[in-house]
Amino acid sequence: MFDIKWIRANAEAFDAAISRRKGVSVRSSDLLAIDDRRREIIASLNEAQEKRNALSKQIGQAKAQKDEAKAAELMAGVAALKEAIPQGEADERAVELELRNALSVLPNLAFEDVPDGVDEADNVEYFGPNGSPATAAKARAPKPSFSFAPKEHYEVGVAANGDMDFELAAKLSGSRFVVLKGQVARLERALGQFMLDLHTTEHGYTEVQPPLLVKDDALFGTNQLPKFEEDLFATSRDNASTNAVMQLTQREYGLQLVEQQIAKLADHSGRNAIAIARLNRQAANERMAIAILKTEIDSHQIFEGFQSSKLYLIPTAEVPLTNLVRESIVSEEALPMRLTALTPCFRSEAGSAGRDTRGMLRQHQFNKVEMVSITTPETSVDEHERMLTCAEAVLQKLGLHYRVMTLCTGDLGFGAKKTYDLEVWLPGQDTYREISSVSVCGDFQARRMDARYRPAGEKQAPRFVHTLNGSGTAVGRCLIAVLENYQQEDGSVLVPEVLRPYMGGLTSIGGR
RNA sequence: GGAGAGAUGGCAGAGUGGUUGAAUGCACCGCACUCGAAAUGCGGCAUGGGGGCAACUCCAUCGGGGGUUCGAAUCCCUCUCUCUCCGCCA
Repeated sequence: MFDIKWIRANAEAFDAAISRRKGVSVRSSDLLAIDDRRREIIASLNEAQEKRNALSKQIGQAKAQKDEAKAAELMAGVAALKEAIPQGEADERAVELELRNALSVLPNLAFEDVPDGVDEADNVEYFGPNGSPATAAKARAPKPSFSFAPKEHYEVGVAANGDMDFELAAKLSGSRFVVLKGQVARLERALGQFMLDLHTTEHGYTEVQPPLLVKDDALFGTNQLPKFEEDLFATSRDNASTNAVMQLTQREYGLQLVEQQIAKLADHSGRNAIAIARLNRQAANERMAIAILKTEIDSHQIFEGFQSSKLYLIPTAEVPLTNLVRESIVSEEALPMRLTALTPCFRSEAGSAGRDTRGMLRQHQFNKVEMVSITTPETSVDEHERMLTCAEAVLQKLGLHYRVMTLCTGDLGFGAKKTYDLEVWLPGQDTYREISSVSVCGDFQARRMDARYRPAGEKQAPRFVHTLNGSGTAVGRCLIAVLENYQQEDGSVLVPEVLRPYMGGLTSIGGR
């Protein structure tokens, strides 16, 4: 979310930067026109309020002096404002909402060093601030070589034997779910525990167990709302409210059926008179019930209650972790605040029908270890590099080959100023696939959440914090990577060294 | 689920219709005293927004929203959250 004052002061820079973002046609002049109207409305409202306050004060003084005549005269004088002020307040609310709506759908501005481009094909490989292909190759595991044709993860013996069961999951939940069992389930758990332990003990992150269901406000803070609601799973906790809305649709459908029945019987009227009378009574009852429900809903309370009781399943722990500082002012000493969590993530994957349908690459539910940093504006860029190395450490310790890409402007996420993707090598697919994404958002989310910090030392006004988030890493996809990279010809899978303590010392799973 | 109590500045805590943006204490910052510190004294100390080059000034905000009133922290309605008791429960 942008600061309209900043846009006003930097209109040209804003236009130049926002035009780099894909599919955005808004320019500063559109927004400043709304803001001009807003300021006019505020100015005239303030004037009216000032007048009212002054007169009210005089009324108070007159009453104190028992001068009722003068008080009555003054009260008549203020009567004219009785309409202007509520109207002005309503206008102010409306125009402020208009401005907020216009601003809230604008994506963040990319840093200047983010490459221009239209899609992922224009992403640029990155080797660290002072890195090169040579230094990267030294730190990372090489691409593994196989004496046989490596299989995709779901074909590897240990998974194909039923311990990774998509058909079973489909019975319970439909497509894009999986049931893991036995040693595959344990390996997935081991990966999550390993990552969490690594970040908490070596990287200075604080472990958090956040709520998995969150309100719309939280999702607005981290940019999922209002633009990306179709990617989320939603639920509701308030039966009284949802019932009214759901009952209404049910009863309307019921009424429709009854009316169809009546129409049908009416064709051969005569002998159906009794049945029709009965159906008419039924229809009348339905209409009555519908009218009552509509009154309840129209009274607004129910519908608003329905809205506010709606809870969303988190698509990533970024949402609850980042929102931990929402609507608060933290002291500078508390920064950088580094938070991590291992949570399930839920994504509806709307619009990705047909993509990655085989295997567990793209699921409605998966586990992920997330890292979030809350920093000062001065340190967020360095923190971004640091967070990248924390994510890389996971893959390095697991001995997985990967590359790092700087996302181009066309591939950059809504709230990010710059993003690095970690792409792990999948020999079964013979390609690199995203396993982590590390983004710096500047104060974009902080404005949406109203999250600030108080600078240390001299008394200064609070400033917005900067936020960063990154996966460290997606556990489900990491499981895929381990299965594909450590597979053996006999269908067993070697357990990477660092996971063995979490696997009861096992060096291999799925062997005979 | 039932009954009751409550929500005020960084914290504690006054304040039931009139110059209260809000007493007092603590914390914090500046100055004085001191070799330094403590103690003490004096002063300062909310957030957002409008106007102004600036000094400054105006408006809004006492959990959120709505209402009564010339005027609301204070009265009414409503929502949310917290606490106490009862019931149910992993």
